[in-house]
Amino acid sequence: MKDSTIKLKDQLKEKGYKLTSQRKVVLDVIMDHENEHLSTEEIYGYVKERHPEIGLATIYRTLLILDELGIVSKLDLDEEFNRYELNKDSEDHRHHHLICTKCGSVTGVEEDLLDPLEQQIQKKYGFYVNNHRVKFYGICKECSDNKH
Amino acid sequence: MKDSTIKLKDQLKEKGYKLTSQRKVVLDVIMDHENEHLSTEEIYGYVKERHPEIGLATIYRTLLILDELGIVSKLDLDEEFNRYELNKDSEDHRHHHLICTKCGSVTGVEEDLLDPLEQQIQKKYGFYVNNHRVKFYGICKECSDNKH
DNA sequence: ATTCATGCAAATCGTTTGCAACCCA
DNA sequence: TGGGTTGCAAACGATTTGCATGAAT
Repeated sequence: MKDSTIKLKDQLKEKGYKLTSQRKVVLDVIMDHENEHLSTEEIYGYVKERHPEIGLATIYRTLLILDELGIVSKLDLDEEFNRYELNKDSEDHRHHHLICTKCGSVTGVEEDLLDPLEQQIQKKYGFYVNNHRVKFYGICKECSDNKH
Repeated sequence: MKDSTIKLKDQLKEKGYKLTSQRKVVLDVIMDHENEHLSTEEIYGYVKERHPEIGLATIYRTLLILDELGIVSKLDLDEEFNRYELNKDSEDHRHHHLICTKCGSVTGVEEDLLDPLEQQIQKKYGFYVNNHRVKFYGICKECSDNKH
């Protein structure tokens, strides 16, 4: 059993969940497509290649659990459906997305310079920030290079 | 005809749209509930008080146009439906939202300290940022005051 | 008069849920 | 064995769309 599966099994057990072959495959697919921000439907497609009998509902249920366990995060990229990304242990809440309004590409970014802003918000509004979600809209490098 | 309606009429005409009583009422309702982040369904409710025959589809169609005209912005506050807020002329970069994870309140915030971050992103990734959307999650003042 | 907008109901579409059969622990 | 899990289909809920009627320019 691969490391990631063992870890998954432990995390599932903590919450009283079981390790099933479907859950294994879903996580494997997401890991094999890191940084791709797969949608539920896309995950379903890839999982079906390795486990053809799986139902869409199982994908939804599994993603809900993986999110609950903190293994993946649901992204909300202004589409009519959701996408998911693998959480890296190293990142806390310092991960933003660059969304190109021309080609639609989505890139993850590690910078985090929000601390001063959060301190200011806390001082001025008495609002204690413990997480944030930031999307930048603009034109990506490829699109501005290709515009001739 | 009130100022806001005249302005609406002009903006509609520019795009070949007509000024209808329904569109007037929708905008009036949103203006009367500034800072409340009304959902489509809530807007429907308020509009119906003043214009009982209106259909939900008209609300959806009107909000689409008001958004296109830049009069309102669709918000995405992690709910299964959308909310809208009135755009203030003074702000171009949209403001940020503080979302309390305890009571669910949503507050608009005007600070904008993202310029240095955006410059860094531009330099490092060649991505030209022209807008952003930021949500801060945490505990609002009321909730932390009331926790005893 | 022309063109666009409305109201209604039906249609979409992503997601959820009920349930009998099934499988992991 | 027993309780969580699955696949399937039906149910949901927000939003969209087709169409005949109605209103604005």
